[in-house]
This record gives sequence, structure tokens and C-alpha cells, in this order.
Amino acid sequence: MAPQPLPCARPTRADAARNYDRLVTAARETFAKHGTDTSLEEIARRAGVGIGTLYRRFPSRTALLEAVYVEEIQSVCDRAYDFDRELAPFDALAAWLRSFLGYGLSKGSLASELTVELGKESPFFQICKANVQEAGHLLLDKAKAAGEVRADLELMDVLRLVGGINMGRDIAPEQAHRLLDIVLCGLRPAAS
Amino acid sequence: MAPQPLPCARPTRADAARNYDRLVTAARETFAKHGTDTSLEEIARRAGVGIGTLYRRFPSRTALLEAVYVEEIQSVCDRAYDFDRELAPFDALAAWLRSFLGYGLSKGSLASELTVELGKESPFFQICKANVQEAGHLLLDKAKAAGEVRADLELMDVLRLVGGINMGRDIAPEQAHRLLDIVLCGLRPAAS
DNA sequence: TGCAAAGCGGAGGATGCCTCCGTATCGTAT
DNA sequence: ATACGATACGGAGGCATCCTCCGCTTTGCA
Repeated sequence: MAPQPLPCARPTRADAARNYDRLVTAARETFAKHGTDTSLEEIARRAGVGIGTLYRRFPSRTALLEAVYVEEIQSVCDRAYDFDRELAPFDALAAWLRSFLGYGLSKGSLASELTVELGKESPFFQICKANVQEAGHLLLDKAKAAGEVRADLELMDVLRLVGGINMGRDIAPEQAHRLLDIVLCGLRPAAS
Repeated sequence: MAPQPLPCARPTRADAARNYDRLVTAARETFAKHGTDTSLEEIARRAGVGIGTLYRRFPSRTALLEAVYVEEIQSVCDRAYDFDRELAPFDALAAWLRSFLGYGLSKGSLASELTVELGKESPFFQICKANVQEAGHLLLDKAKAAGEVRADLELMDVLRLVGGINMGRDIAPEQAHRLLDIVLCGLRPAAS
């Protein structure tokens, strides 16, 4: 089953669409550079729109985060299918988790908020989560079937663990990868 | 080597000491009940002191967090020595990490902030960290010596991993313990 | 008992969140 | 081309929080 397309809230009217794009672009840049606690007024200013416009389109800070990063999460999901095709079951899972982690690292503190949001209820994230879960299940189930990971693993546990790795802001990438290696070892079937 | 005593910023003058205690107590209760994003003015109000007094004593929200929880972190450290005495190496390490995790869980979102702070530079946390590391090294090194965990583990990696588990707020305790079990498996020597 | 040092506390400036509504712009029907 | 209803814009302003600053009070000591 292919992942569901993401719903898109981009408005139809020309001026509205233009402002939507400006806001998302400004938010992407600003969140990446200055962290997700940048004031929304600052983002509106950079986008050259009024604060009212921002709030009409994105009722909450989270809504803006969603719009900014949903697309990139999707690309992480998509990669799962490539890995599945090209690698052995465990390696595919490992590679995917690595890219999942890498995605988080490249986004700095943003990753934390996004991973936290995985538990929340928002139209965007519901679908995102479904896509992540679908991709994850594919890889995890194959690895289970091949006997290369413990059969009692729950996907959300694995994701949460990987997500937790870069929760502590400013973790060094090489440390993050060491942590992931520990987790990957933990996924292996218990040595009898 | 016994852990170092914690430096105590408790002031000497009677009125100052009284207010210090009131603030810490109010903060402890309020953070526990309403999360760490309670306004500092609210805490000052509950403590029955002015906001100025709070800020003079605790220049930042983090400083207040430190004062509140340093003592409890210490108790987690202390338990390491009990575990060391009473359990086999790996079990002692596991038990300690479990209590480390349990400490975090019981504090809700506070745990995140504290774990993040482990990387920071503050007089309080420097010593805290030293104590945690000392306790952790004791258990980890013994487990390594017994060949019950991988020899290449770094203590801070392990702590960060465990700390990361309850970074995602609102994790269910049983899920948290499942995650810890995965991590514990990951600490084991690679099955040859 | 008197006094200097230490402490107190809240007014107030700065900033951020979010709402509301008068004005401007767009798309379309004529 | 024009007119008009729907849609969108944007910033003033209400509210909350952060944090600083400084005149007044309390304390401990001589």
C-alpha cells in the first residue's frame, strides 16, 4: 500500500497563496537558524506579512511547524521503500533508522518537537504518522520475519527510542550514531 | 571515593534563608503539579515573597530547577552504591538505570530539562554531574569487568540514552520500561 | 541602641501571544 | 470594463510573562 498523499492547506487566492509560501519559507529558514522558539512576530516580519495573516493561516506554532516539515518527513518515509528494495532486512531497518535520526540531527531542536508531536492529534500529523508507521512496519516486520530482530518489538517503541536520541539538544552527530548503534544492538534477538 | 557534597547557596541571614526555603518548597510543589513552565511570578506568589526576591536568588528558571532537584538527583546517585553492594554487576547497573528512569518519569516534563542540563555548565550541575558520573562509572566499569556489557560503552552515552527515553513528554511508564529493556539489551556484549 | 550591610518587593519597561475588525484585494458574473 | 460579494490583509491592543531597578525595611553586630 502506498503512503497517502498529504493534505495541503495551501489557499487558492493569489495573494493568500503568495503569503502562505512566504510564511512557510520564512519559518523554515528562521526555525532552522534560530530554533523553534523564535517569536512568530519575527517570522511574520521576515515574511513581510502582518501577524494577523500568520495567525489566520496557522492558528498555532505547531501548525506552522507542521506545514514546514511535513514534506521532509515524507521524504524520510519514502526512503524506507528504497532501503527495502536494496538491502537485507535488518540493514534496511538500520539504514532507515539512521536516516530518521539524521533527519532529526539536521533540524536541530526542531526534531524534539516533531517527535513529541508524533503522539498528538492533528490532521497533518495523523497522516504523517500513518505514513511513518506504514514505512516502519514494512521494514520492521520484514526484519522480524527474517529473525533478525526480536519478535516482540513494537514499532512505536523503536521510533520513540530513536527520536529520544536527539531530544537532548546539541548532541554531537557521532555521539548520536553511537547511541543508535546501541539501540540497534538492543533490537537483535536475545542471544540464547 | 565518596561523592562530593553539594555546594549550597542557601543564604545566611534569617529572613533570606526563610524566603529561600519558601521559594524552593513552592517551586517543588508547583513544578510537580503544573509542569516546569509555570510562571515564576506564580511561584513567588505561592511562596509569599516578591518577584524581586525570587529573581535575586535565582537569576534564571534553570537556577530554580537546580535548587529544587539537585537533592533528589543526589538520592538517585546514592542508590547506586546500594545496588553495587547488593546485586550482580549487570543487575546493579540495570537497577540503577531503572531508578534513573523512574526518577525522570515521576517528575514529568521536568526530566527533560534536567537531562538536557547535564550538558551545561553550572556550578550546581557540575558537581551533580560529577556525582552521577562517579556512581555510573562504578557500576558500568564493574559490569564491563565482569564481561556483562560491551567494553566499548561510554557512560555518557548510556545516560543520554536513558535520559532520552522520557524526553517525549507523557510517555507511559510501561512503555518507558519496554524502551529501557531494549537499551539494556543493547548494552550486552555482541553475540559472537 | 544605633547603624551599615543585606535583603525585600513591586512598579514598570520589554517582549511575545493571540484576537478583532476596519480596510484592501481578488475573482467572477454581467 | 465594471461592479460586487467573498476573501484576505495587517496592525492596534489586551493580556501574560520575563526581568530589572531602586527606595524602603529588616537584620546582625558592635
